[in-house]
Amino acid sequence: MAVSPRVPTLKDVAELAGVHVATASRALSNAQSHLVNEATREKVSSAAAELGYRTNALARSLRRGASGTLGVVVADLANPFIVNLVRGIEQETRPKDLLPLIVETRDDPARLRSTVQQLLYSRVDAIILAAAHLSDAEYVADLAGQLPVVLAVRGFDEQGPTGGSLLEVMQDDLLGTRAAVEHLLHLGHRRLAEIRGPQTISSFANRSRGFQEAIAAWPGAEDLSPGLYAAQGDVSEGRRIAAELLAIPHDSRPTAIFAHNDLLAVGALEALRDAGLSCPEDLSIVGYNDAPLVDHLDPPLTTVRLPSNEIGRQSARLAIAAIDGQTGAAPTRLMLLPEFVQRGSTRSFAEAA
Amino acid sequence: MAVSPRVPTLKDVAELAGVHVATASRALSNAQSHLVNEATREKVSSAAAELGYRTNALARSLRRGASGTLGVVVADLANPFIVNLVRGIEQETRPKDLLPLIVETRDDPARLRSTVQQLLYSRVDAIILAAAHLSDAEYVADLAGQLPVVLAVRGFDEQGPTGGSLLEVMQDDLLGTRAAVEHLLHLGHRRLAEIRGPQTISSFANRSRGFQEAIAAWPGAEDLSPGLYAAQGDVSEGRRIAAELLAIPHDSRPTAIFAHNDLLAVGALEALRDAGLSCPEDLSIVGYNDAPLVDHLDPPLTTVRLPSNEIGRQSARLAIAAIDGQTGAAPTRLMLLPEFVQRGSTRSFAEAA
DNA sequence: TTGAAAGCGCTAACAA
DNA sequence: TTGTTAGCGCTTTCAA
Repeated sequence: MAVSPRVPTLKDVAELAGVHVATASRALSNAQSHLVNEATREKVSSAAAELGYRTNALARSLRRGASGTLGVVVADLANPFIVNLVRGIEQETRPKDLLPLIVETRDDPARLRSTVQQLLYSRVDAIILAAAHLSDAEYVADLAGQLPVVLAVRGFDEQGPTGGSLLEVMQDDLLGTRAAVEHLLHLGHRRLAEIRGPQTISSFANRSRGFQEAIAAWPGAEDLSPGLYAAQGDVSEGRRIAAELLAIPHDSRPTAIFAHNDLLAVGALEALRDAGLSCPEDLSIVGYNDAPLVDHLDPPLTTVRLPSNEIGRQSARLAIAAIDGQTGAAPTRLMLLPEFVQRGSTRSFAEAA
Repeated sequence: MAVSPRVPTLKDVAELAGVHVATASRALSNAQSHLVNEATREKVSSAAAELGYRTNALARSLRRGASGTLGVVVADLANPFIVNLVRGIEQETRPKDLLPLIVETRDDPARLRSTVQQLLYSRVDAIILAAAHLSDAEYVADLAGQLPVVLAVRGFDEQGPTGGSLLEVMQDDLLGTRAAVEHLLHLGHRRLAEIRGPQTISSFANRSRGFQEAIAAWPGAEDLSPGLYAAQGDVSEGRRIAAELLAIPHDSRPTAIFAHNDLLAVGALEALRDAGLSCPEDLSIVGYNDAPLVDHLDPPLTTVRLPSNEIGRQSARLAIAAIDGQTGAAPTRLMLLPEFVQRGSTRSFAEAA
């Protein structure tokens, strides 16, 4: 790196253009350049171009009292669904000159707090939180007292001290789950089980609720889920729990499994293979999320697709509206629709038997 | 959001503690708190705690002339390899109180420029660039004249006007490719082909070079690659190009394919299926990257794993060293080693025939 | 339409 | 060990 002469400031631009810094500031600002003489504005612009001037966002933010940044807290960047969410956010923030600051919690409550601190310290103008655990309700409610907070994907389900001041953009887990489970029921399956993700996360808690409700509403349907919960929503946990299920004698074993996400479903697929069984002949499996490549598995996974990009966009819109002070104008809670995706990992029970 | 009283400043803390702001500043700073009387420091700390004071990073950065942020430019957040890179970076920046600002280019040269502008405007202290195209050499060289730039994963291969001032952390594509191709050759394959990613990206250009060199060095080995290049490294392009290959009459058709990444390999798998053929019986396929779930495909994909987390860590270390002004002290170019991963998508030619 | 002046919140000489 | 002072680069009243 060559030692550069020095980064030019507005003062340099003003001097070169022969005007006061205030004038230079106005000339360069979109909102105020109309207050400036055409010719003067030209002079300033070309001076800025000549020097390679670039506004110092730090100084501008300090002076304006707004940083022009938006905190985005996600649990897991490796979750492809999250990437679409982030991109949706970015699509909305770009035209507004807002910079998303992305931090990751890895589903660790301590990291949620420390990353949020980091964002507050950076003076983000709002936060989109897609990483909440149910137990974070109080913390988040308090946070929402300090700056606008949009809860994305994961919420608190009316429980806890959420004072109604939170904005939310959710996806209907109950609906998605019902579509998946009713698909299995329509196929003739009656002995079902779910592989549950951590119940500290609203999405998984709702999927469990949706599963139970769907079973209860269907005469003759039974829930055979083991009393186990996945510690994480990953392949190895799916495998572990499915193995328990497969240990049940054939006659009373479930014929179909609803896994709370695709990785758990892939684990179930593995357990099935370990047991010398196959899908969908011996067992039907449904996942959730429609992760990349699950359509290329053997068999291609039946699953539920989330409107992740749209969740991101709507979250960003709510955040922007809140920053602009339009409290109350926008709806407080948006519920978007998931889409059931039928593929090869499910088949009718009659056929299977 | 309740209207909060006002965010407390250092002045508020100082007043409550009954000291000057400068003293409060020192007391709260790690580097200078030793200059402050134990009792005074206590007073300041508890005043800060009482008010819920949080340093304003904007003001601090402006004053210090360093933002405490590190720009991270990636091509594609959906690439799982990139997530590990980002996490590696984060592991190194966290203890240093540096905040990574992550932006995505989607492999669009215009977006590379606009996102970098965004970072410069935010006054990042350095940039880690994992999204370069070969044609960006000049632009990046110029950028490196303005602030420390670390090139990760993708470089410029000595071509172009890179004045040697750039830091680089690469992964040895030549070596990884050679391992993959020699694996195929040892299995008895002689008619090979590659499915090339966009040659404007150094990784793919090097994989192609590695492929050609490995073939050339092996007596009797032939390259049957079609004169086609994938426009993107995705499944549909892999499928398209593999279909061309499979249109060749059986006797002269390649018996093994080296795909420049896993998605291209998955596309080849699809094309094979489309043609009513199977892998590895009719064709061996190797990918690159070891993406999630490729070990669960049918067949599990033989591939090459990148040390992505380590690339991230090393990149961050170089960036931090450069920020701290340790130019020249650290090596300028690090080359890390990939790891060949043998799975089920490759088998010996004899067996196959 | 432009300039003067103040100040966002903080830190770092320098002085006491 | 603490206070004084100045100023990082910018925007925004207020006056002219």
